[in-house]
Amino acid sequence: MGKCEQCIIKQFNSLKSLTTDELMRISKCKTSKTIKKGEVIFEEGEMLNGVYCVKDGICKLSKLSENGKDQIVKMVVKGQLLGQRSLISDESSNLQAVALNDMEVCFIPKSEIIKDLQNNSKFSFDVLKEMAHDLKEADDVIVNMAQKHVRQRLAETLIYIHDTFGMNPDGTLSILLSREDYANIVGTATESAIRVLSQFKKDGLISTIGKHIKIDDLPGLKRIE
Amino acid sequence: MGKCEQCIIKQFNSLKSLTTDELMRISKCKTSKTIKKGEVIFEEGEMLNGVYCVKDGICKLSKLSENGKDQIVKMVVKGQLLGQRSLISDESSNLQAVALNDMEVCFIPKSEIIKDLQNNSKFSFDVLKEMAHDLKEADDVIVNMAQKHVRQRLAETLIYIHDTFGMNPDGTLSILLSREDYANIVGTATESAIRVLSQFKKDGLISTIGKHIKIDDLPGLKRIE
DNA sequence: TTTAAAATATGATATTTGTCATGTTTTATT
DNA sequence: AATAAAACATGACAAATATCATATTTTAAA
Repeated sequence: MGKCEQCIIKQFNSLKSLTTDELMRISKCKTSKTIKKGEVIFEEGEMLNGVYCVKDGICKLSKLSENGKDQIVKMVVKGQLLGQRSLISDESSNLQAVALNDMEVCFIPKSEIIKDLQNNSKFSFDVLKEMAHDLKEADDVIVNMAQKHVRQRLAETLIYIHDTFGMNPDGTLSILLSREDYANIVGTATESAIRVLSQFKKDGLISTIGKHIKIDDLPGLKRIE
Repeated sequence: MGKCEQCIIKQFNSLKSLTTDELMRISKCKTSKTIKKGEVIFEEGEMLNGVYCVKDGICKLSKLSENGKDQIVKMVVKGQLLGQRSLISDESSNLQAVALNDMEVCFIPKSEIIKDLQNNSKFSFDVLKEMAHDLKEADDVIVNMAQKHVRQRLAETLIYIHDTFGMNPDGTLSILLSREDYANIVGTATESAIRVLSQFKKDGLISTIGKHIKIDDLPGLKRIE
């Protein structure tokens, strides 16, 4: 099993602020896991007893609404941590995590992380910064949900995925989502998401290769109102 | 001027985790301010050089959408801190803060707070917990915005204000908001908010005394779909 | 490879919400 | 108290979105 202190993934998250000693300690008690596409990593309401460090793959974090629809709140990719929030607030998770493709993660037990949060103020300040950033992003999402139309939100989602997670060699978005996933990100009916994507296609803004989406006219997408 | 170490307000926020010495140091450099109703505390995009501890009154935090509408993201009341986020992320504020009634606040300079965040891990862990909670709340708001109707969101807003901020002696909600404010919380047009409130009144769910709203049928409001 | 199931697509229609117009009431100001 | 301005209210209509029905295509499984 790999050693945390030598792992390059930690560069991308707050674990980089831990000392070599701390990393070595964590390395000893962490476990590696492979998670298959579609598999549930944790359920809404489940008590997490640790954090996941994503070494490869992507997952979605969603919350079930009272109307039975799933709202995707965030996507977590390679390099990021998963489950800090519930760990810190010491409450059960308010979100469900599902793998969008095959993933490799390391699981670090709660007690180890809490220990470091309480003793290493550089580390906890780093986590704090990440959370502050997440909160800012959440504000933006709230405003978008409240004030923008479905086609704007969908256009922005495509742009976000493009800018944040990049493209495959053929120019398609590196993350493959179903139409239902898009609907659940944007907060609309699946049919509505499909309709809007079809319209984008007709307008030459995007094209599709199988289920993969390619952005053909980024400035055009940005102009959508 | 009052002394932080003797101030009871701090019981309600993470400042309670500071030591007496730290509080005495902060006490020396803090300044008290009175803010009139309607006054802007800080603007969107403004760099904050400190945190506000709200001793009395209420303010709204909002963000201007591209369509020109203001979205209210959060309300901050007596006992809470204002501006931690921007301070921690060291970025300009993404929100505007406006007083909803006359306020009394203490302003604590950035350097002092940062010093304690970096040295007192109990304090920073406490702030971390608060942020984790805020993030959880933000998730809920996102889901509500995306999946619920205006009348549901408005009903829930009334219930939230009732449960969180309480009532006046006459049974009306202790926080007085304009119809436009309600619209900006719910993310709808002012006319729509007015219409829904009128309907609630017709249905006997609420009544109004002047501009004040009184909840007459809480279970009924909770049943709104 | 065939078949069943799931995902995608599109039409028709109903519901929700926004916008514009206009009137009334309340509040603030002189 | 008179006046202006702001807030509240409501109607009429348009736009956005949801829902239901029904194809078609793609994917998975036997």
